[in-house]
Amino acid sequence: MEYDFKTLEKFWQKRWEKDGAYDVDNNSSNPKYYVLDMFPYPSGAGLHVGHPLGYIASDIFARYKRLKGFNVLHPMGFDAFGLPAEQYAIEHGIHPAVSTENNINNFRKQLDNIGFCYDWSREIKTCDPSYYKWTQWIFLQLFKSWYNRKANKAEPIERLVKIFEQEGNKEYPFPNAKVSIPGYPSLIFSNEDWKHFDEVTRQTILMEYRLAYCGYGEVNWCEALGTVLANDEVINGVSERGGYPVVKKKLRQWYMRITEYADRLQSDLDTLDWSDAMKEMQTNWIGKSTGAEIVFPFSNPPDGEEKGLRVYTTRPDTIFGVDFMVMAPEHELVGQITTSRQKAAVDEYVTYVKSRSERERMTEKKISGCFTGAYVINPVNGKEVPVWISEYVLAGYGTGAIMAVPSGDERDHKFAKHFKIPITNIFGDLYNGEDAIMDKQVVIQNSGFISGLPVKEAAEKIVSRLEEDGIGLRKVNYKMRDAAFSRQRYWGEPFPIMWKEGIAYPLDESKLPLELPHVDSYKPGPEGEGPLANIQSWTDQSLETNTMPGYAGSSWYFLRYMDPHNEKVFCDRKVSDYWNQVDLYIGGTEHAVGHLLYSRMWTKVLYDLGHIGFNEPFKKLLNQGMIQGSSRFVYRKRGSNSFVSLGLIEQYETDKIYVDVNIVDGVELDMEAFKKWRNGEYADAEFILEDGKYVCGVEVEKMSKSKFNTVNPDDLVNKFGADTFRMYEMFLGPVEQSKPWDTKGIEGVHRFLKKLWRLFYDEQKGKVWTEETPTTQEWKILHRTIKKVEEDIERFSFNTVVSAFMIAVNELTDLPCHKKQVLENLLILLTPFAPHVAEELWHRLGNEGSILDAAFPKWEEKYLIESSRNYPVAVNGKTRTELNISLDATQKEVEELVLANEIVQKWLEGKTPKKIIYVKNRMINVVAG
RNA sequence: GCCCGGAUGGCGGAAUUGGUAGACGCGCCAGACUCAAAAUCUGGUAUUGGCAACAAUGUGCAGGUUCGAUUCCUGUUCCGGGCACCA
Repeated sequence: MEYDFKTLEKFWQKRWEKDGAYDVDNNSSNPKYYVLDMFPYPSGAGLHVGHPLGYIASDIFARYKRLKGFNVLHPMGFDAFGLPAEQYAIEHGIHPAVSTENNINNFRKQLDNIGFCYDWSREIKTCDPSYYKWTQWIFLQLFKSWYNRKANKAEPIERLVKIFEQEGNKEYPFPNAKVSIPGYPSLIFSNEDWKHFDEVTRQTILMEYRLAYCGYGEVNWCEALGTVLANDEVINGVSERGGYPVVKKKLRQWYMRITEYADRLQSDLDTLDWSDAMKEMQTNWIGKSTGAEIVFPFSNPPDGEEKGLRVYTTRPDTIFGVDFMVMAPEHELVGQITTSRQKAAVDEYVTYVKSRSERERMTEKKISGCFTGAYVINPVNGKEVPVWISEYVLAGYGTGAIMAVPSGDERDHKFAKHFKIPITNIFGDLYNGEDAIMDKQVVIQNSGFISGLPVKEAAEKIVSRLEEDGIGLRKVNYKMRDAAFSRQRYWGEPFPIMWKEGIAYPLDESKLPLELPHVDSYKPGPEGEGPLANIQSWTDQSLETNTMPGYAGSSWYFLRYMDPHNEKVFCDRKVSDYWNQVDLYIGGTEHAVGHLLYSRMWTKVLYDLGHIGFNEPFKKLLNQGMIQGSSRFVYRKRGSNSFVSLGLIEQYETDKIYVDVNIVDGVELDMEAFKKWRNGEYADAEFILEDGKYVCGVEVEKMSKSKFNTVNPDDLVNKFGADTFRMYEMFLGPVEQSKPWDTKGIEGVHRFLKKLWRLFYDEQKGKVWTEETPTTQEWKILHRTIKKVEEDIERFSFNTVVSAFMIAVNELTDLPCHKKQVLENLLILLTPFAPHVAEELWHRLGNEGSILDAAFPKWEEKYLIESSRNYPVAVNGKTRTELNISLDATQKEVEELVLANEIVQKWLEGKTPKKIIYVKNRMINVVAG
């Protein structure tokens, strides 16, 4: 009777499905626990072994919590809108809805193979109208809300209208100071003004307060393709497809006013159980800084209102070291202040910068810039300094202009050196003319009335003075920008917005969902608009032609799982009150800032508006590492059909060619399979072997189809079973760590399960398990394992749990022990990892109900108590011997025992020990003279 | 460029709070069973020297703190992820 994983796994999967073993109820007397995976984008390539890593980890934890008596919500769905499906449609003419559906079915089948405990009755797909109805509904709530900075929360826009009617906006200024009201000179208006504004003006004003708003933003525009490109479709300023030039173009865009939440997104990080690295990344992204905004008056002020250059600096203390100013090339004043002599050079430079992506601009090491011909006056010392433009200053951050202090900032320093701008030293002897002084623990010198002060005090003093003089003010700044929330694409959620005379009006909520219309062509519309602009029936209704970005549906999906079939509301408040936050969220670090920040913001908005009762979505976050591919290479002798084994390639001139990792055993090529590979492309291959083998080259890189290094979990499940596959993925190493995939080791885990099986059944003898009473030693093995398994699962160290199982099974086999009382507890421990075999053996032991609902055993101290242990004994820090010493030995007794030891005496070489360090339960160290 | 990780035997990794570096598994070597192979089982396996006992070296690299460092500190190299329209 052997371990027939194929039959038993299929049997239990069917049985569990039939019994609804994974259905979860929204009512339970048990405490709740919510375990969530970051749902996948169903790509056409299907699942590879990297995907399930996090899913297996969460599945184990969910099953573990269930055994511990929790009501566990563990759902799965698909992030189904996105660019690749649309790209596939353009290339193959297959509608994204069709290819997406196929991909989802494929993913689902692959996931089912692995035996996850998802409650599939709660499955969601973001492209399903019954789902995106509520994405649109939430968008409308954002559109109809504003952020009340005094109450520090989102409120319905009607309340803002009431405020305007009563008192104008003097207490609630525009969130963005750069706006202007058409036909109105100021940014402050009274209640009387409001009454006299026409509808267009009123709506324009309200738009500047809405949490979802329309504005203008730059996109990557490719004239030749007639379309807007994503950043990763642009390489070195040209399109990835075709290599056509890409420039920036301003287009009407929707935005999320996430900046209003910057402070709360920052401070609420303290309430979350996330890794410090993750919190740090979010903190850096939010980029809160305190500094000052300072106005430097122009020597020759341009026409218009702006008579000075407004800069933001976090180092106002260095103002006496300003040697030049730098504006972003897009800065609106550039055209006005450029002198006629410099105009040609500035125009040329601005054109160059237009062709550069923001990424390229930040990455660029080469220094570039252009003098505008204009000068400003430093308000603190009257010094005249030149104004430059350069791509290293970004228009979107701060005021889009900086005061450059070469002696105090690395980039400014390089810029000054490059353009030979004289440098003022404000750090005395510290500054050597070669490196800028970025250290903040220094004293400022050569700086008028702040000379001799440390950085912090100098900054304080200078800002106070600037504020008194009305030329500067303290300012908190955020690096984070409002999130662009529209795409000029087809395959996304349509906006429930209708345009009338340039004003956006929300559709009535009863009209939702606004369904995505069918199109025959995915070509972009005129002027860079999305494909929806080509549909007459759509444009006839003046509907918005942009669609929502990929992160729209994923910003709230964790809420829909709680109440997936509700047609009246996105999620019933009672239900979300029960399930509350996601207790454990597992996913990759690549979502560190995007998805996780947007979800946090949406959660806060829904909380502010009273739709849910918690303001953070994910209590604990666990980041799974990436499984890298391990690529294999063969080496073809140039101009021939001969392939040279790795060890011999020095002797030939060869070309390195990718070979499918699946036809290589370790590093040894299966030559027959190679000949058949790629429809016999290499059927006539000849091999130059070493030791009768063809050895392949190996490289670790990203897993991808084009590198032939993807491994399909289906193949492994077929060959070894789901239980083996699950355990092997965990056995590879810590979940959080990235590591290369190597199929070779899977057999070790498979052997372990067979060995486990043999504790119950022998191939010849059949049943070997017994009802005998276990010995103390056998209990000890069990209880030590219970303790280890429980503690390691709690700290998400799944790889060490697997080895604990192996140790237990090895020890029980060695004894041997076949006793039911020990074995059935072991099976419960194993259930989260290998549910199929555990359930099978559980029933074979004569148990009735499902092991999925067994109670996790409790370990007892009494089985684990030791009276003595082997201590390592070191002399001067080097371990020299071992001594078995009673655990209750005193320092004095230990010293006597140790000094009596021959080996210790030998290493003391006659010296008297200075000190004997004895750490109970750890080690002993003898320090000699 | 900026931000965040990582680096330990031939390979994946273990060492949870500064306390025996290399658990567990793969691979490899030897042996048992077998006509043979597979499967299974037993033993060995960081490196160097030595028959061995044993000794020296050893956690990317260079320093430091400590009785004691894979673990803490400073510097540095290489690799991975992110940088706002891939998701």
